Amino acid sequence: MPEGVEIEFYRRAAESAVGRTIESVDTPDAWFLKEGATPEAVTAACVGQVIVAARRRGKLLILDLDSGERLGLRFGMTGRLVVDGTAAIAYLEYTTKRSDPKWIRFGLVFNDGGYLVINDPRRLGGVILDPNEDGLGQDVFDVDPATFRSRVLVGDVAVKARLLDQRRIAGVGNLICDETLWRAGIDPARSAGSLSEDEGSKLFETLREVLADFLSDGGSHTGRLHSARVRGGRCPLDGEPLMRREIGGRTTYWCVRHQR
DNA sequence: CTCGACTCCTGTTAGC
DNA sequence: TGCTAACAGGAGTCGA
Repeated sequence: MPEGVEIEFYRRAAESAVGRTIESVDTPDAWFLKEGATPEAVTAACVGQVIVAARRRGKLLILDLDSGERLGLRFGMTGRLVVDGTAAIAYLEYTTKRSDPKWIRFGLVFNDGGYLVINDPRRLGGVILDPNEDGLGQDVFDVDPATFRSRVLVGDVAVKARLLDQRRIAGVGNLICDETLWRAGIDPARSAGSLSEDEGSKLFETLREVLADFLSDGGSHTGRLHSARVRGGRCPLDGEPLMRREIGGRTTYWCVRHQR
């Protein structure tokens, strides 16, 4: 599913829209517009505008318009970005590989004939006019050790739930989270504030490493744990049957032998 | 403010 | 063969 890494790929694809003028807006699914936005309002805000930047904060992709208004794009679990006919990423976990035109939820048409489209079978994504970016924590690609420690490694909540909390740091999804905890050897159910100095540093460094690997390998499904994240899966490190339980509201796989 | 439980969405798949 | 129920997870809401 799209996590911070995938949205970064989407952002890079959206950079090709920078400098282009929006001629029209396609809103086949008004439900996909969030936080009170209407087809009329989004159309009025976009038509005639030049996209001046494509930014990302966590899993939110932001298109800045030259009017100063901003278009926020969310992709939920199954949303894909298509720019000028080319999908921003080829593979997305947990969704169909097909691409059906009826799943197009939103589109921008440029005056040069090109276009930018969100295709989202399960409709968990959305488009927001002038989204609130301040509710999101520091982006996971930029987060510094001190912020990580003060925002994530605190309290009695499971460290997994902390990592997934977008208000604390933004961009970690379920697969990045499980892979990081697995590589760092930390039990996802441990309370976030219980990690030692060394464990906290290890977790931070491992997160950076996982992000770099996923970026270079093509997405959050490329982890070493990933193929074992199934019922009956075994730890790729030591062969121990993996535990499977919901933590932080998400299905979690981990190894009780080396994650402590 | 914090935090867990619940809800939304629908294509796919396991099982009867 | 055809049906149903379970499953996937990002994110918002609600009540304690």
